[in-house]
Amino acid sequence: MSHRGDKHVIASGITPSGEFHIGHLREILTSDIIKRACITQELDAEFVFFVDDADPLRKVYSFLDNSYETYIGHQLANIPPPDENGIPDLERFEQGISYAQHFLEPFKKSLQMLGVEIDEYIYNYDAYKSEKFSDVSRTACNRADEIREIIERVSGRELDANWFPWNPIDAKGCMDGITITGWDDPFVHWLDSDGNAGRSDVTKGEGKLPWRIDWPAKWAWRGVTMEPFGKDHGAAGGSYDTGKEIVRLFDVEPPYPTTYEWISLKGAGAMSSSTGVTIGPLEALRLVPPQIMRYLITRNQPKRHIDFDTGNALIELADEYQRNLAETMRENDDGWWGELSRRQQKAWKDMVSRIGYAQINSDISSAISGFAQKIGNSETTAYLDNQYFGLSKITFRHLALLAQLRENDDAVWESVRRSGLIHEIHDGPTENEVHRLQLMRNWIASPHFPDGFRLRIQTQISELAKENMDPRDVEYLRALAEAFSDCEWDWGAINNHVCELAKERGMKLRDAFQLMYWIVLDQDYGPKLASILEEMERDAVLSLLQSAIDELSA
RNA sequence: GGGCCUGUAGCUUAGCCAGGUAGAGCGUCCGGCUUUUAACCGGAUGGCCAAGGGUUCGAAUCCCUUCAGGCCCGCCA
Repeated sequence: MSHRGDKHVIASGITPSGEFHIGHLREILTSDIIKRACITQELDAEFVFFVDDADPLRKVYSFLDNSYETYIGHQLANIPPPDENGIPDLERFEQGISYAQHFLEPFKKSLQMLGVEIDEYIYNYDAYKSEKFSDVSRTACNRADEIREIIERVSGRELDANWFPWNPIDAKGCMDGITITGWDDPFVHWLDSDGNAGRSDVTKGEGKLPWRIDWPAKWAWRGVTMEPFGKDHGAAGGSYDTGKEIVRLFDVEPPYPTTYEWISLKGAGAMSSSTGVTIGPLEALRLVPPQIMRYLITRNQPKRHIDFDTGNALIELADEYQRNLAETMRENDDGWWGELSRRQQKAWKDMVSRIGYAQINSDISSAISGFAQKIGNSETTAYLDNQYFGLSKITFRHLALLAQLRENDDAVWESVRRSGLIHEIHDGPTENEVHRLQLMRNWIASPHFPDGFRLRIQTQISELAKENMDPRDVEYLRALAEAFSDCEWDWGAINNHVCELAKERGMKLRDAFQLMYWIVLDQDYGPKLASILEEMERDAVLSLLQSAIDELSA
């Protein structure tokens, strides 16, 4: 992009016709990342977000009440927001909240949480009204024949004889069913669906340009040099292809394109796409820190399809982020860098760059990506402060277990401290870690949390235990039950008995623990056994042991 | 019918634009930590780069064909 000059305008545009989802996030984050990359290259870059609230409501979506029927064809900035039942909320509308704003506001909030810095929000409806599109609109209407030729040739479809590059609104504010009857600069004359004649001044925003012209008009007006867009626009004959020719009628070069793939939702129980349930950015940010959502985008190339999965894969993604973040902090004091092959060096730099752009704070982004450039060229030691970058030794995987095991937050940190995972540099959890625990608790409480990670504490002898227990284990279990019946019910005592009694009998600890995991969790292995038992009622443990003993004695 | 994107180890993928011995992570397996086992550390396993053909001294990378998946060409953002 640097070949195209030092100043860049990166644009994104979204129609606020309904709930925003993480697919929209990809569009915005892609722009955000490009902007940051420009700045790292010392190019001047700004990010403008076009809110397409001049578009009409296309249909009554499933989340809307049928009463929205009357608003079909009306501009989104001009119709009331739905209430929680999908019914038009006239009260809020009177307070100035439109349909478009209703959906946009929460999205803006999530962008803020994600550290996306948008230099300017452009509300299309207002832009037309305030005559920002006057010149391009008149040009378009005056050169309607050329535009028609471009669209017909490039997209290969024939336009209606009455087609005209302006969608006027009728007296009721509707855009549908209007027939253009003439053009008399700057007025478009028309007949509405009831046969009423009227005219619209295209310089006053009485209507809008149709999408295929509206888009290049935005480029021309705002000087857009770069814009990522969904693969639908990017297809041959699609709106980018027509747009890049139309924009030349306005004497402007088209922006540099980047197409990105869709994000789909991987089916996980109730979250399958077939139920029509999508996950919104705010909802996702209640499960994982914002860096993880950014990392989801940065680790995948735009052209790759992403299957977003709020279960297992998200935990793995989060841990991968953490691992790589830690790797980023590596110091080049033992010459490891020089031992890497060239490919490995490049892979490492790419990885660091992806971690860099996943950061919320753009200064940290630059610091990390700058580091990626420098490594290997010079001494790079004592590079950063772990706390500052939110590094933690506690994996999400591990935190998921602790959060289930300990209802009390302090008990979680106590356990972490005992296992030495809280880093030496601080005594307690960092702010970042406290936040992560809160998110993890949200996640566990939600239907998105993967079943495979849920602890399934048994109340009676499990099938796995039945299949695998050895008759010789019964003596050990009896001894354990006896010891448990009157020992201190804490982590140390429990652990001590499990180990001591096993050693006395010459059992391998590994086998003893596995036996207990079969009985307690119906699994081959699990998290710290004593931690689980400690959280269980003593009687529950004893009764479980008894049922195992009964099974073996039978 | 026309066109675009994707297809690399069990899984997720880097590398492709500017050809030069296929890089990771997860998983799996083994070893260590002998009071642990979704933790941590070390090691290993694993790819005829979708298929076929061509160009080249040399192709995952360039060209052609085929197959598979996704998408667009319906004023629809």
